[in-house]
Amino acid sequence: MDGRLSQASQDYLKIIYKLASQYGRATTSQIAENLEVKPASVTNMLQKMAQIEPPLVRYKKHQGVSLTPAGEEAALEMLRHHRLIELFLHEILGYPWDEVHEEAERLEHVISEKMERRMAEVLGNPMRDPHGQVIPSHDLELTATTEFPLSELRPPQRAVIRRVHDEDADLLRHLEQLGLLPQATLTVFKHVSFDGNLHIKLDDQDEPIVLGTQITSQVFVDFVAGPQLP
Amino acid sequence: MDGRLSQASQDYLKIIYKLASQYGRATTSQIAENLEVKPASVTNMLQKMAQIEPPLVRYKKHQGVSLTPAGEEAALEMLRHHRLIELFLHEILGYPWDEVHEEAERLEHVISEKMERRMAEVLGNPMRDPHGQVIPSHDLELTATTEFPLSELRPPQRAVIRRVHDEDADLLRHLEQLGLLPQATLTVFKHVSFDGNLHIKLDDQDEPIVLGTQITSQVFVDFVAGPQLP
DNA sequence: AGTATAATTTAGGCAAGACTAAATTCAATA
DNA sequence: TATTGAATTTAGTCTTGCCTAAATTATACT
Repeated sequence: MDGRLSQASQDYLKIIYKLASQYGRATTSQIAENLEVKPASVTNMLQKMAQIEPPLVRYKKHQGVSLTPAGEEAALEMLRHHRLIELFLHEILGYPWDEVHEEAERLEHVISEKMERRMAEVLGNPMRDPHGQVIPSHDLELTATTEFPLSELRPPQRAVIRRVHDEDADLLRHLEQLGLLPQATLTVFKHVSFDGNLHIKLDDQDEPIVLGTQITSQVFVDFVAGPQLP
Repeated sequence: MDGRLSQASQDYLKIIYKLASQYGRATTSQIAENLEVKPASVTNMLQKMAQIEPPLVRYKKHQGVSLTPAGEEAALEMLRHHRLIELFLHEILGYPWDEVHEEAERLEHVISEKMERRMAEVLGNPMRDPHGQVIPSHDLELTATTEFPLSELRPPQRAVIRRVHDEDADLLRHLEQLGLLPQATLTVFKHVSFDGNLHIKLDDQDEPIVLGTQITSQVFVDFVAGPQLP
């Protein structure tokens, strides 16, 4: 109740949220690796986060942690901040999409609720960040999505890119060069089962391109109805 | 050389810069009062700041401190950040000018040089913040100004408002309501020596207004040539 | 079941930056 | 010059969040 959470606990909450939504819970060593601190430090911090009022995590020795409602709310708040800031940096300040993450990582901890709201308004209350990640709403609801990895498509399926993996700047630069951006629509016309390569054509490009699984597993799509009009 | 300065030392540098440009040096208790910490904590911090490499301050017991070149550079960097952010919040995010200070106070410590540069570009490399304070240039030069307190004007002098005191939100709201904003031009038509009140008329308003010294001492102006054209 | 190995926790420390209480120094005045 | 009060500094603590080393628990394999 004494105001803000420390930046350290916010960072823990973010990672725990991510790990828990992926694996159901987060282990000490996963957290340690992600935050680049030693496991002993994590244990220590988790114990504190479980004991404050209200508790941010549920912690039992040797069983990993999960977020309490209070912890999840704080995590979603950070997620909203982070993604709004990324979009703001991209749209308003002209940052390339592979450079927004680092800046957002620092800003997310210090912006006020007022600034969050002002940014959202200037951006037209956006639903997704530059990488297509869904932005939690003002009241911290995270709308469910249906997208799946591009690697699961087979000819002659058509799809629209919704979202790309956002934590690898090299990948992002590469995707941009290829034109694999959110909103782009494409047709798969060949699948090579040996290596999993996909041959695709983007609607707004003439030349087809060949994608390995390093890429197709990091790009997430939805089906789109009907063939491309000629 | 290990990267950034701590937020705490940046805060100390800011205050020392301000006090030193006003009084030539900064005393322990002045700093303590401004930062709302105890004098003992200040002594402690000053000793550290004088001992690191490169030293940020010159410190000798019982004699107050002044900034070294390294300290002054860091202070000006903060000043540039702060004022650019204030202007950005006002111009781009629509903050009222009495609400920018607090947000800037937190953001100034975390923005990158890249973000500083992008904000400056979006704003057209501005010279002054919303309160009229000069923004240090990219290479941290602070251009000298000639403005003086409005309270020193006498009828029938004319002047343009350059800058207002920026640390009192109530004052700022009041000034805005009166129309006493940077760029506004005015004519003084009466001075009351008893209480120092000034009767002025703003060029773009019909009604004259009467200002006490609480206000006229906080508004800074330059002379402007020639009478207002009717 | 019993043991090696990996993961986790405990215990004890450290640095930053705040605090309080006590000691010291400065400055002003009798 | 001696005194007194204010300012400053010293000394010792506290909290946060990290660390290393050692102890413990869990897991997995024979």
